[in-house]
Amino acid sequence: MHTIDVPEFRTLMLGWYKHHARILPWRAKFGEFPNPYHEWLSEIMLQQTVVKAVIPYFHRFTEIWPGIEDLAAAPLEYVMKEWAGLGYYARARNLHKCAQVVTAQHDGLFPQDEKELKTLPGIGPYTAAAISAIAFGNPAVVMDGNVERVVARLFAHEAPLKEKESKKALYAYTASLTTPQSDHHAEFAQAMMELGALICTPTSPQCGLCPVRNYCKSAATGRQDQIPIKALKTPKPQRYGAIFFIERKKKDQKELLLERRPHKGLLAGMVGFPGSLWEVSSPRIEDFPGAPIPGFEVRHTFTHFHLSLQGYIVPYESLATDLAANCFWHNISECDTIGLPSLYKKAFQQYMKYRQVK
DNA sequence: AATCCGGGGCG
DNA sequence: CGCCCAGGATT
Repeated sequence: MHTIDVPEFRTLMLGWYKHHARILPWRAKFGEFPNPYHEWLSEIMLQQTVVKAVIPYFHRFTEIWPGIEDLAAAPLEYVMKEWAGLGYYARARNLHKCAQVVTAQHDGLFPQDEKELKTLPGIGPYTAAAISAIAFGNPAVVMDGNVERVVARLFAHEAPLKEKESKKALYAYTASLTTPQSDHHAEFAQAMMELGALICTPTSPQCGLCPVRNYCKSAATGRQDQIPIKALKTPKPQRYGAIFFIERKKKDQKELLLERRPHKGLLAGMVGFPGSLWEVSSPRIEDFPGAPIPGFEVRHTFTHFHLSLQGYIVPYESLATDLAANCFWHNISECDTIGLPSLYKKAFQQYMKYRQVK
């Protein structure tokens, strides 16, 4: 490990952070105490998710559920509905579960200890350290994707980030900067992440604006664009399927059939439209009861595959099968507010458009 | 250690 | 469009 004047490094980072930190709804203003509930909620929402996407959700959640006890008392379906569109829906289940555990077993107060935090649902190594440092000012070693990149460049760590050895090395580097005897641990942890988000970006880092450029081994040799080394990505397979818009007249209104998805797997527990399985080749039209006419194509990309769905409009009268138990009718004008994940929201919009034209 | 989980912004 | 990004749970 090479030599960094840690007190000097921290002073530079804290000075930069004080002037350049973004004002965010969950961030404590200067001189104010952080709200652990807000801090936790934002950290869960920010997992694998960009700040801009989180802001409206954070406002909505804190408006509906001002305290953790309120969230704990809410029905899970309501939480899932409000989470719809944010993705990684297991986070919403864990969020709700965590709120219940903290309310019931910790008197509504988050534990300050990293190890204890890590036992809570949805809280892993990163989030435990972040809450301990940011909400409670502890010298926890906070390492997210941003910090990994920052220290990899600072110390010119050449090995690909995926390796376990890399994680350990980067953790040691971060720990070497997280000296317990210093102060402002909450601000320092956020400063490291903020630097990664604003200056030390994945592509085209703004080294000219970096407060600690003089400490950066990568910038010294002009290698900041080569570090960290990215692992090669596996190609995404294509999958195909069918999606059904099953219509029923209800007085002078029209209704669509929706289904609650199983509580495990993709889009677990979310509401969607019925359809076929998604497989490597397209399902055959004649396999469907009533042999509907295909209407339009819905494309969507998930983390690990591309999906192409054929949209079918099906009059309920022509349906030759019984409805599954997890299906229910819903007024067509209220489908956009029921809390659909993005795939189904997109599919519904295309359905509405296609229906108007037709 | 490897795999499964979404979604949106940007070039 | 394709490409890129970012943690936790599960097995």
